[in-house]
Amino acid sequence: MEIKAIRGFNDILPDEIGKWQFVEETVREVFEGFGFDEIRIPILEKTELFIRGIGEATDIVEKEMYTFTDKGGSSLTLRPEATASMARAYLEHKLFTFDPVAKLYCIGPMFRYERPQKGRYRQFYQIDAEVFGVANPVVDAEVILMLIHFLRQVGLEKLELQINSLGCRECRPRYREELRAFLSKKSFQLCEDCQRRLQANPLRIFDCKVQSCQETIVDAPKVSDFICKECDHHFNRVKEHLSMAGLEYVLNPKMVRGLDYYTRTAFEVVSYDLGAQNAVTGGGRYDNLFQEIGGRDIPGIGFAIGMERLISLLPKNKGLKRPLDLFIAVQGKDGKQDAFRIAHQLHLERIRAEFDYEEKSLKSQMRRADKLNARYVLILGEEELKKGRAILRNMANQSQEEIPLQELVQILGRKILRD
RNA sequence: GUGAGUGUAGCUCAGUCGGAUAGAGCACUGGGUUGUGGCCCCAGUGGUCGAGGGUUCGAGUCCCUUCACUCACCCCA
Repeated sequence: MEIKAIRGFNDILPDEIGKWQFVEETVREVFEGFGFDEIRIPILEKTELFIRGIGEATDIVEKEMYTFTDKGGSSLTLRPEATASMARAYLEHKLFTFDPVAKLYCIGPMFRYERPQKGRYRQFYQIDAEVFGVANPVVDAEVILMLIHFLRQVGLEKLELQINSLGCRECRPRYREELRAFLSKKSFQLCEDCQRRLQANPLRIFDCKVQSCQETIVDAPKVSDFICKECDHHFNRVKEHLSMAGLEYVLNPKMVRGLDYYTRTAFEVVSYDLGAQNAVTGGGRYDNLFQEIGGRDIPGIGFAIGMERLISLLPKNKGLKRPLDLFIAVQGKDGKQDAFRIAHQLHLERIRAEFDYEEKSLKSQMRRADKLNARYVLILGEEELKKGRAILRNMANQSQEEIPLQELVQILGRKILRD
């Protein structure tokens, strides 16, 4: 039986890798321009980190983690997200002693055991950015501005930024209880799922697609009526700064985040071209996370972009496969040695050159050059070789010229640079 | 975890009411006078019909089981 990749784990093949490289390059340019530094963190962590960081009652921790016991008996987990690890690294290496403010980003695979569907895989890549050590709402706006700028840089246009405030550990529980009390009285109107949500996380009922549930919550209490003065002030300043920068947003009071650590500012960017999994990116503030994982009280804010979702939205002209610069076609057996020698010489000059390893007819070599989208073909003919010359053919306009082999590198370098 | 749909060549798909050696297009390989790509023409390679079992004289086709993929629920990036 042929061995296949495991469910929800995908290969990224050469013809799509250009898009990935393009996105990664843009991340580095944009994020570093905003003062962020890259950090690389392990793929495995102690299970405890995620249980405490993400929250015991969340779906991720309850049923989606790849957890196993290693040979030493420790419970380890493939990271389902990056924020907890980044916070751990910041605490562990006491990065705050150099500067309390840390702006960090990270790109890599995450793992969640979910049923795969469009835009949702068991191994998926995230681009993560976090700011640790700043409680000021100005940084919330700055992070969101960087995110939107980045999305525009990669070529996404039709996007909607949604923001909300989730309140803090003082006011959110109060609101949650109020909402639960309100809905309990009408629980008979709620669907089966929402009956369950009523106990687990009543805020989620806002997301329900069942008509009767939507009708029931129309006049339910809103977060905005319950958030405390400090949270309200914080949120207003975030909105002010976004407006100041000319950024449009949609207030979505129904937006809830699935990880326990989020507080206050929450945001999402959705695209209606994505199907059911329509969030390209999501994030928010998490002022309780550090304490949950046993550190000092440090505020944080950040976001995660889903790479696969982002890439599926990329315009067609981004990250195209790099064409072959030159194909070396040979005629006769003697030419093969020369092809090998010339190709190596060009490789050292970073010119993408290819030749045929088998002895094929010239016609077949030309066909291959065409298929590989070669811009030029160098034809090593027996007669020209005797004079130390070869034919250089431009595949696009079919013109060809005889050139001295010694000048090949310079001639090619000039031509390739020109277009 | 739940539901629906789909599994036939590398890809996209035909295949009638169950009938004999399983098809097409694209792709791939070679060729279409001795040294030149794309178009066209010719030929060739390639399939345990997802897997296992059953019904039948006979199964790609019908039944059961199972696996995989896709989409949706759920959840999230």
